[in-house]
Amino acid sequence: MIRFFCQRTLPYTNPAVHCRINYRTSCSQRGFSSQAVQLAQQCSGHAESPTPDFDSHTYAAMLQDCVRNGDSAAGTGLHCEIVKRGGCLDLFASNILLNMYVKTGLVSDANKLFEEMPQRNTISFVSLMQGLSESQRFPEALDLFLRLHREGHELNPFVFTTILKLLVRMGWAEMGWNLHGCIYKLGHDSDAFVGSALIDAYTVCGCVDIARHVFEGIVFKDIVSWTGIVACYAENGCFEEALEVFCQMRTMGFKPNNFTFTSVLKACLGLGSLNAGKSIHAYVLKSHYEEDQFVGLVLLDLYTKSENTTDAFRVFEEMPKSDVVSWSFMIARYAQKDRCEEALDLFLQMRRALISPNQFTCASVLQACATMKQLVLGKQIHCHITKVGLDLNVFVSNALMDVYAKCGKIENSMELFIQSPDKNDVTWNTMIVGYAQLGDGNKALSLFLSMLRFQFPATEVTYSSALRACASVEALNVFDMMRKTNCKPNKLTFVGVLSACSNAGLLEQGQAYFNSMTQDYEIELCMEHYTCMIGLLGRLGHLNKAVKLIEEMPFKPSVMVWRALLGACVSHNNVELGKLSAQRVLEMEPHDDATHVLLSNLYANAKRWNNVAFVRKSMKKKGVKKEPGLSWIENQGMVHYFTVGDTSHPDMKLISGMLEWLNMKTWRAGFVPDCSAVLRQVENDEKERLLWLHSERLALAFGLIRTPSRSQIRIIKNLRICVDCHAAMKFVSKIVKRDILVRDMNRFHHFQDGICSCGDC
DNA sequence: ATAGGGTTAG
Repeated sequence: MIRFFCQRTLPYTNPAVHCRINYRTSCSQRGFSSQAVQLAQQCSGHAESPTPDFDSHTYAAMLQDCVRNGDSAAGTGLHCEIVKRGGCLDLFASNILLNMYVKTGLVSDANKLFEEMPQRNTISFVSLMQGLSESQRFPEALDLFLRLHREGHELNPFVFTTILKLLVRMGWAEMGWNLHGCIYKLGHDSDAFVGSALIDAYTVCGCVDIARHVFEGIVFKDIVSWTGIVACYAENGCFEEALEVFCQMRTMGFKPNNFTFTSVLKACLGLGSLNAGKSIHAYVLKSHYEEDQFVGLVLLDLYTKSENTTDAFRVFEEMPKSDVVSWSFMIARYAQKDRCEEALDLFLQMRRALISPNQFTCASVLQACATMKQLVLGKQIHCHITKVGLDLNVFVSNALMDVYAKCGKIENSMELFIQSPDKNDVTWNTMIVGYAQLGDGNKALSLFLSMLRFQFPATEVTYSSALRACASVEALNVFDMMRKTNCKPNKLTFVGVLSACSNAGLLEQGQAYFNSMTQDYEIELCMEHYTCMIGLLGRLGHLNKAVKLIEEMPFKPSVMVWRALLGACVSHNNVELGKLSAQRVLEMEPHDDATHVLLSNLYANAKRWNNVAFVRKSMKKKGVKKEPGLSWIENQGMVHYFTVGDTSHPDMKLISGMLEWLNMKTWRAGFVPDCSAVLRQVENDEKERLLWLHSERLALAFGLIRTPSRSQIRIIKNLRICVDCHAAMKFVSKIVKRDILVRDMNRFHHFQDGICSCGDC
């Protein structure tokens, strides 16, 4: 055991010493600081045993051993022993002692020692600056540089490399410019270390040409300087040049290392050249750098970006499995690519490998949870991150807010939003979009307004999401506000503007915005813009104009475009055009059940029962099945599922009674059933009866019977809510004075006192 | 003699 003889840090003292043992030749060269420790222990532990005195050089050698082994305990112990014996250290030995404190991370001790030293030289300053810089104490490090200069110590290349690195770390790389002149005048720019540090500073500033100039001026270029210039090109988008320099380097006989490979692979990634990447990968394998985590990560990036999953996994398998970064990266990629199940699976594997997730991992897994509406896993991760304090990370808390919002628990999101210590634009966006998806345009809009009131800098994305969040007319107001700022409307902004016009049926304005996109804003028209316009024209019954616009499109209309037209044809009973649109959709997606159903609805509205039967038959032939409607509701930790006409629920008698009562009450309140939702050739009475058996109404009835009064009733449906059920829910919410929330395939419907948040659109 | 340079995911 190491014994501490006195307090860890001691004042610097200066008595005389004698040397008895040449410690350096006895054990220092074997490189064991334990020898130093033993010696120190021996001397102090047994007062009666002979205690040799050492000279400054011997202490220096012992301390140097501690540095080599990173042994702070031995080093500190030795310092104590030196002081106890009244030993004296010369400048050389004190510098090593100082460096011992710096290298073992005891920067405050180093600082104290530095101040107590009777003399200092450039080396003392550089050592301490390095330590302060490593431990992020930037202002102190910078002060030290000024002091060095003021006290007239030599400005050697070591000073400049250290100060340049410090500036880059502080984010003040531009200050490198000021130093460059001084460096040049002193002739230090030919030094490989100073040159590399300069190249790095210029890389950060984006000054590629000057970096190249510095590189050319380095007299003895080594692998680090070569890597520096490759990295400079790769980081600044000059990917071809990066590869070129890399080849040049090889012809000069330099062997790339893991740093070099990382940079050159980034260049391949930037070029999008899988082939170049693969040949570098082969070189990586030949040089045995495949286990390097940095190299591995860029390779993962390269292969996952080009959808090359097999190779990506091969690389992943070769990387050290203890590395949380590679796991998180893979999980993030899957989550971004909407392969959420794989993301979650990988997360579970990672947990099994006993690797604890960090903020990156949590943010990515939560993203996957949000997409999959995995509330349960989301809550588990919430517990974990609260326990380890990751909830303070803005990315994590944003992702968590999104999970709750997407799962319909917006109050939880709001709670996190309020607690969130440093909000960014994504934080606000998440809430705004969250309320918008819930159908609560007013809350979304007021949140957006308070964001402006707090003078939180709104970005294009914020304006765009606020605009898409609220109901039509307000959206156009938001757009006006945006035009008064420096934020430039983008593609997404106009998707919001146009869909607002579409929702409100504002044809003239919609058309004006549509035209101004190319004329005034130089925004390329994309499929979504056309889809909105076709929806707008179709909604107002201008079916021919919609067709004309489709013909004018500069690219092949997507399925969405034809679906929009088909929808318009269904509501305006245009059978021929509807048939054509459905055909177009089915050419691209022959097994799309929704289109078959819409087409059959179209025929049913026109009472063309033969055609209805034909569509049904062709669905059967192709094996296309309409996804059965399913609604579910949670109560006391149990989930209750209902299908249309379902009689299997144990509470069925009560549910039927409730439905009967609702039927009567809504009828008395003036509710007129819309039988168009029943596409069967039966009498109207029968149609009305069938409507009351829809899955969402069964779930509603159950909710009214079993959930606590005044609580919100939450129903989830896998398809879109039917028109008649939507109307009925509005009446019911008023009659029973309950909040009803229906999450259907598309959006939330929040029924309150006879009104739905979706504005019936 | 002792001090110095280049790479991780939203």
